[in-house]
Amino acid sequence: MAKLKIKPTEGELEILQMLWNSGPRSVRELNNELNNTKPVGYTTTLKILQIMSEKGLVTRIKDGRNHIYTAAVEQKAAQKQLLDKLLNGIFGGSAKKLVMQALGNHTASREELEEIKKYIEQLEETK
Amino acid sequence: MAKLKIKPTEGELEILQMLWNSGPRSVRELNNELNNTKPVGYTTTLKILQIMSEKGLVTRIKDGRNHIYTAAVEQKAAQKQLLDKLLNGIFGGSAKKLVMQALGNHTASREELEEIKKYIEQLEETK
DNA sequence: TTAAAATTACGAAAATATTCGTAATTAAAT
DNA sequence: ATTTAATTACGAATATTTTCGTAATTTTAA
Repeated sequence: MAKLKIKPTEGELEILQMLWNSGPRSVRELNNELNNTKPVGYTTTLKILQIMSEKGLVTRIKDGRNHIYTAAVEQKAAQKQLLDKLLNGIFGGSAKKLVMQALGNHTASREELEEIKKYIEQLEETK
Repeated sequence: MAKLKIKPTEGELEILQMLWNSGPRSVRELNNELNNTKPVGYTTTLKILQIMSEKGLVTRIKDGRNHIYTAAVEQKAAQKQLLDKLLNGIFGGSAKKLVMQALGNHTASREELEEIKKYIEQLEETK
């Protein structure tokens, strides 16, 4: 996967998310999935994919008359970039504030909290 | 402060950040501060502030011939909203993944890591 | 009181993102 | 081969955001 500025728009990110979660798909499949949550025309989805292709966010191969699209950027790289932006933007660069706010929303289970604690201890060792 | 959908644009967020950090300011002051990092015309800044005012993101009062702008949304509310969006978007709703990724970027000091651990322990008690 | 300087208001141009209609192409069905 | 159905390509309309020029207003200075 190429290294590039990953700056997907709202709509592009929605599609990337689907590609990461469920693997390469045709325009038809992606459009159907999008329509589970909101009405969007087929050619709209197609157009966005064509633009993403130009930007290098996805690649595509022919399969019969279809094009099968694949994410061309790694989810982790996108996560890092968007997280950094949020961190340096509204959280003033404080990972602590961001983390506490994230955990405070009570979306992590006890098991997950334990894992995070262990991870922190690991980090402390290597510092 | 009113409760509203906080969906600032990139430029609006930049200004909110300054208002949160340094308190109410005039257009001139905000524009000067913006120009520390990038060139932007005075009327551009003014226009964005006027739009923000219409949206309810800021309030303003007259002071001589100036308008003094104040953030009308709380930083924490904006943080929560943007964090939730990132969490449910690219992190699939997993606070654990987000937190680990944030900490993995090595932007937290040992002391901060300790504080986070204590915070997690608090959370575990109340679960 | 008039002139000068600074600020705000207004509107519109430029840039970006989203949407989709229609034409062209391709593959499948008859 | 011809028709039909589906997909892709293209271009344009719409919406949003960013930008700033110019006019109107307001304050300050002379």
